[in-house]
Amino acid sequence: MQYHHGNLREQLIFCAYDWISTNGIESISLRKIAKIAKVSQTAPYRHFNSKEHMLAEVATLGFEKFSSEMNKNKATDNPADDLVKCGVTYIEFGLANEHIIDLMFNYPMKKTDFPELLAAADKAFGMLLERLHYMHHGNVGAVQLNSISMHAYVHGLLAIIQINQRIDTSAQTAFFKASSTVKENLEKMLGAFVKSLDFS
Amino acid sequence: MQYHHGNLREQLIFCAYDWISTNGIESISLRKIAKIAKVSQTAPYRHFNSKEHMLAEVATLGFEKFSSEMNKNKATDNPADDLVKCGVTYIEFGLANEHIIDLMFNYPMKKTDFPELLAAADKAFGMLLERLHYMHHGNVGAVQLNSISMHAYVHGLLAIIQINQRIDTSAQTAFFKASSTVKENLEKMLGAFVKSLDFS
DNA sequence: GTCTAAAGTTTACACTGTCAACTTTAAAGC
DNA sequence: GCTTTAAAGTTGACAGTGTAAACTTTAGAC
Repeated sequence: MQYHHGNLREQLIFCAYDWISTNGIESISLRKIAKIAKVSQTAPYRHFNSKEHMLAEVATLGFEKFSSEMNKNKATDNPADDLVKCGVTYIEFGLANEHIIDLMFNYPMKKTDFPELLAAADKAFGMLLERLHYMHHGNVGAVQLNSISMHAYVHGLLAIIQINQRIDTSAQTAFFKASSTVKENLEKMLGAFVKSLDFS
Repeated sequence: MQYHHGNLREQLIFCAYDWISTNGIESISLRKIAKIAKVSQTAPYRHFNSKEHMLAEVATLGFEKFSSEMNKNKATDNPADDLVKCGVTYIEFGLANEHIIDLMFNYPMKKTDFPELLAAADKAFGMLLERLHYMHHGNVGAVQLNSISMHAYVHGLLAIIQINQRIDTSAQTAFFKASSTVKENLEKMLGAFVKSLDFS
């Protein structure tokens, strides 16, 4: 089915993933990725319609790894604790993969053009939704509102931590400098937040 | 002091601001901005060391407008209400200026290279910090932690709303569809959040 | 063993940021 | 008022980018 390269398509996705992981999205180019995969500059066009299509696949891969981390958190009989753990996982994944998270959430692409990206993203939030459902005894309105609320808080914490890390002159940052205590602080903050969620 | 153009420097910043406002950051180029300002492609280099330096000025302008919106919220004797109002202002500004907010918070630039950008950003959070200080009777630790927490929640809500708007197939989005009720919902969510902040 | 279509290459184009070498002109010093 | 000079603007060039068109190679179906 293929001849020269084995399967160039996957190879390119992996190369791009690696490049972005270490160098960030803004410095990527199709030509560099093609060169790394030892292939001509236009070879990627046999597998992707455009750069954006390739990046969508990389983002999908990101969501798959993200999901797999998230779903390592198994449900216990304490849904509040489970939610805190999900939140910590989310933020830890983000801190360990800042450029990939950046691609996943901040890179402007018409996500509706890439349904498999959306599917991969949805899988990551299964646990969150299930636990909220359990907590709120199936009250759909509460689940909906609190899933947004929880996602927003966690996503925001990750964003603010990253922004502060990049600046590090700000007074706030001292708080996060001792990275050994970051997790502890996060658990405290998320615990208080989850406790405040409306149990109707 | 100048000859041809009046003051090209400001003109370029305004042109770039407008362009980004309507078209987003990813589609900007120095050459387009120069053309719009009716000037040769390299003229901007008499005023900015690089594209990034120009964008930093645009971001600074963004923070100034943002600050000015934020500081329209005057302190009352109810600091919790004031915080909610700040949060709503933050999110409304973000929704009305999505591309500029994107530049301000998501565009990767070495912010420490642009101290006036940092200064403009800090001004926007004066109100938030002052109100938290008042609420916590000067407990510096609580102020610090809760300023991060509050900023994270507000920033995250904005981000999640925007992500959902761009997808709009998600179940969550229905919640935000009726934009007339967005503000009401936000006030509810922020109100509950502020109430949960630790008063030590 | 031939045919075909998938997978890869070469060449080309318009666009980008930015550098070097130039021209123009506002205003300071005599 | 004339000269000088440095700030502000121009032209031309270079390497890098996404991507389209036309070409070549080769694995596998008949």
